[in-house]
Amino acid sequence: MTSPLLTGLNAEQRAAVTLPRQSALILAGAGSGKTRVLTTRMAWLIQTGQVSPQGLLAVTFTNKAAREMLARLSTLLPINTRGMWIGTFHGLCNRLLRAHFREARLPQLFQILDSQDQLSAIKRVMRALNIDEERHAPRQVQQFINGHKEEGRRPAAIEPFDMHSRVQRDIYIAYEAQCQKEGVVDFAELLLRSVELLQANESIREHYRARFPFVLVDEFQDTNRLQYVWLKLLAGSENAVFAVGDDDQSIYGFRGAEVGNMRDFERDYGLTEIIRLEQNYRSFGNILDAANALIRHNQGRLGKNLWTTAGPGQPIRVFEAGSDGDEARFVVEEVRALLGDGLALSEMALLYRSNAQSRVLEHALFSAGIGYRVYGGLRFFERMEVKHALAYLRLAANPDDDGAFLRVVNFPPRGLGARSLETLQSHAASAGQSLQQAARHVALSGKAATGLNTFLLCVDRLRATAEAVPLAELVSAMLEESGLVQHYRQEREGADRVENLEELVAAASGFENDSELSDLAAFLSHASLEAGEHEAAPGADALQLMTVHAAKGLEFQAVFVCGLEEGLFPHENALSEADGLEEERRLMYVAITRARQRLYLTRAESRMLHGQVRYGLRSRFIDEIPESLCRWLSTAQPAWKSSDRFLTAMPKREATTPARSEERPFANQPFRIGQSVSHAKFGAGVVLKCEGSGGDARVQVNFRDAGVKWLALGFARLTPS
DNA sequence: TACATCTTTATTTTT
DNA sequence: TAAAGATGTA
Repeated sequence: MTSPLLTGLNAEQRAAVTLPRQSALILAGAGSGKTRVLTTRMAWLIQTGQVSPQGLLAVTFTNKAAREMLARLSTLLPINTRGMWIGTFHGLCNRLLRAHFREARLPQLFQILDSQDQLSAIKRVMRALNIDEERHAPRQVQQFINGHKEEGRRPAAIEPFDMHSRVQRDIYIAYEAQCQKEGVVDFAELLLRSVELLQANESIREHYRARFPFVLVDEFQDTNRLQYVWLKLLAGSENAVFAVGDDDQSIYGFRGAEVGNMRDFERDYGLTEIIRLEQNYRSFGNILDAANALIRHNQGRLGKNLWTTAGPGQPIRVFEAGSDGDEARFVVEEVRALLGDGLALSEMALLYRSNAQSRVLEHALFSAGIGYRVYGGLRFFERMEVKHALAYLRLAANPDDDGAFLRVVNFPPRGLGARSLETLQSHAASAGQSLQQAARHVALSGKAATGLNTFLLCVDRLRATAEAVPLAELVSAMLEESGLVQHYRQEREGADRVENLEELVAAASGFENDSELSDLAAFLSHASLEAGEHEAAPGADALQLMTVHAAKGLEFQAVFVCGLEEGLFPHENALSEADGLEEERRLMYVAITRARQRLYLTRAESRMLHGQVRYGLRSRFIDEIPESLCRWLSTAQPAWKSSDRFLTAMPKREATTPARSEERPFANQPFRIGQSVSHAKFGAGVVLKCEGSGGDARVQVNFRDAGVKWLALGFARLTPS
């Protein structure tokens, strides 16, 4: 008798779901039913009595993924998922550290710094140490600190190799001390503290190992070193780790993700086999063939080939536009055509490598009256006014939080200038107190400015209110007491901000606290750990615009991948990084595999970038896709045929055929700007500039591999390509 | 403190 | 180009 849980699963999925109690690596291709396998596995383990819901630990990277897992699990089984350990690495670490705050040497109400908060904390440390921000960019320092933390290194374990790294290490030391004193932890610290807690404390470690016989990990290819160490501490040899991932979709290496963890996992847990989920339920064959062909250019893969029973479907449409504007207009035309075919706007996506590309696309869409939605940008809890409001709440919860103090002590303005804060800071430093303590000291002596007194009274009232009323009421009171709402009401463009502040009250009243903490403390954790949706404006049917990174995990009926030019995608910066090109290729792989029915690949011969026109070569990624899967559409035809230019299938060669003579600076010159050329030594390139004529003619060429060079046409053997 | 003007810089960013 | 950050002026 088979469980209804297993119906509809293919053989590999079923094998994965019903694995006995052992560690396993599931290599899950794009669109292969990864989440289904993960959630069904959990349901299966519970239903077959192998574990109780409390004995499962499932970890994801995003809150969204965690929520989805939870939601799908409860549709599979009628269980109460409350209290289950399903969450993000950071969320679960937060839980762990709250439960063992003493052993972790943290105050019970420690606050969590998001990246913004961390950066300003680092700047504060640097100012205190009198370190020049010109010589040591705070952002670099932030990367230095996070990089080391993610490798599990405290300052003592760092060997400085020059002055620069020595200074950075010193900042790291002072930053740690400051965080400890203020009772705050950054994202990486959540992980590192948890790891150290588990390492140092055998009884705690054994407690969790006994509690969670089954550990499941989503998007395993995105784990960094520290997260893997964390996993190994929670799951010893007796525990069964079910890790699901896809090395071909590893696109966060630049943030410290370590694909090598997959190989290490195989070795460390003595895995004998990998289960591959290769049947794809999302895309038509041509799209999958393109993805497979592309990714085969990468070395050292675990190896995987996507297939489908859906048939080949439509060819992949490739379009080479003259300019970024033309590219955008082509997209508009095609979107209109797809709308005519009955596709909803929200079923179509425009993907690009970098956010700056959205501008031209948006402009064209706006002119055409096509509704669109851009992902990215600030999220709810990252907005300035919301951060200000949260700072008041943080001060009510934790009087030592100097970051919060500095953020709002003079906001709304209370006449406290830089000099009064400076004296306050030196008072605090010499007395070893927090700013709030020092401020109270000054206030008691009667020498404080009225603004400071007002502020301290406000914080006092908030602290008292926090104990007495429900969270939403506290937030509402805070908005009034602090003067934030009043301040933004007066401001000319403050209406949105007021609205966001009111939204914060709504968020507080809808907040469900499933922790042991007070509502306020839990809400503050929530605000740091879950910054909210990226620019959520749901409801309306709109075309989806986002970076390829943001598209990971999503799918659309039609996908446009725009800006497929050398230097942009693959990005030029990536070429100089170790594994950079391969990561770019994986990114392209992710982009392609988002499409269900229709895939468009577009590029522009010229593009406005940093205020300058740039000429890029066609991306190598286009060339890595077999021509037999593609249909080339081209604009590079005589103008009189332009009425049907989008419908004409063109062979590849003709697509780049140059061009009208008026584009040439000199009529007798053999090369024009933007033309693709090849050179015996330097290889493929594109013409940037033409100068002179006849025997003196020179051209500047941007070579794919050799960079920008001037060539004298009298000598150089340059041929059109 | 607020506003204007200048300089600088420009991938991607789950938490 | 155009946005953010730093510096200068009323």
